[in-house]
Amino acid sequence: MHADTRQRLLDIAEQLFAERGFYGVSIAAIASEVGLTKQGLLHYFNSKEKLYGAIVQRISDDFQDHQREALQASEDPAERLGKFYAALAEPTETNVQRTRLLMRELLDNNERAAKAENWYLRPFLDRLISMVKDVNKSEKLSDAEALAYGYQLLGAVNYFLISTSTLKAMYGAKFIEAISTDFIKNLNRLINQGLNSGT
Amino acid sequence: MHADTRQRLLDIAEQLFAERGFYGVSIAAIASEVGLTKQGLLHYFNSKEKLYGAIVQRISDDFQDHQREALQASEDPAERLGKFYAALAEPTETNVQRTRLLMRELLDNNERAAKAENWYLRPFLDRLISMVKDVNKSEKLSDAEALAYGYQLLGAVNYFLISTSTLKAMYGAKFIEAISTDFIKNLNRLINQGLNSGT
DNA sequence: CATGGGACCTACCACTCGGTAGGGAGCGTA
DNA sequence: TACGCTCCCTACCGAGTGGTAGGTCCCATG
Repeated sequence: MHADTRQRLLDIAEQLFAERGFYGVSIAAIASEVGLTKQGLLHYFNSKEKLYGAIVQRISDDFQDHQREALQASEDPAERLGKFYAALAEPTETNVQRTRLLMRELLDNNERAAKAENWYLRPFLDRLISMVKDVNKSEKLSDAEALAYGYQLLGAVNYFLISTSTLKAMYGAKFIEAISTDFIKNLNRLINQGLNSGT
Repeated sequence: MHADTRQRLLDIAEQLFAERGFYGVSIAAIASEVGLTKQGLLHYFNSKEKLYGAIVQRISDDFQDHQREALQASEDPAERLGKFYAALAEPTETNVQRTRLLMRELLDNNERAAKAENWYLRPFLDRLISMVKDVNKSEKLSDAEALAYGYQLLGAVNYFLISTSTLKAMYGAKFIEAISTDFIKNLNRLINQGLNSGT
């Protein structure tokens, strides 16, 4: 039982892993943040890796849920894609946090997750490919072209999301807000116009 | 003296930090890779932070050198910008490595470097802004608009660069090579056409 | 009332961490 | 010969690491 404690562990561990990375956080630190001892934590997840794995799993599940929702949100493929990226770019606290964590995961992937399966990103990207292809059916984009395009926008959005705090420290909050607006505007322009003008 | 040993320390530490992150590497591991003991390393850099700082400094110096070269490489501002991003996107081993390290630095920045100065990225981004504005002088882009645009491409390029190894494991090397080509093609199209069609 | 299991604890293990103290080998200079 | 300097070593420290062993408390079920 006590799924409540389990949830709180996941929530807090997610936050700490996102901020400091896998090696940057000790399970004792996580536990104490929740109000447990290290061994209290290990009662729920019997290793650090297991805990971390459960977090990545949860995030990837949620992401795919959102993606499925986006697929049904609109009839127009371009608008659909636009909404999808807009949702990804939304600077919610949890959204930023999760993007940070997945970015770290991508960086660490060579080592830790190479042994694991070719993971959660795969179905996400496959769906992305088909969403992009739907936008421009007349040109019959290849999978590679579609992924190249989709990944470009994905990178732009994610990179910007993890940068905002640094950029704010560098240029001030006002300036960055202006950029955020321009950023989204630009993104939509790229989707509507970039994809329909040939390769 | 023995600038040679110093260089080798920097080279190897850069590689390890890029692969595993600051907390993921011990100075003993770095030293042993070079053929020294931990204390041999500490003779050259008297703390882990100092070593790491020297690495970031070296990278940022090199990056800005390249950026200055790019500024003089061509007369046409659009072509100049295109070459600049193409150089950033080049999947050289050291280029990928350094992008990884800087990406980690960006993620960790909240904690570690917040106390430090508003660092190396600033002059880099300032120059980027002016390069973007040069491409489209007629429209007199604001700084925010220019940075939003430049950062979008920066994110796309960097994110793709750190993803290639994972993508290869997921889709196979052939497919990813095709994507790389489309990616660069797309990038140039965005620069030449995206910037000149209004905001 | 007895039993069992979930939730969580203290105590401890072997090990690694970054860093210090101090010394020795080889060198150039006086 | 004596000195100091650079380079690098062994030995060690206190703190912290992930994880195990074993126990206590409480509550639900028999």
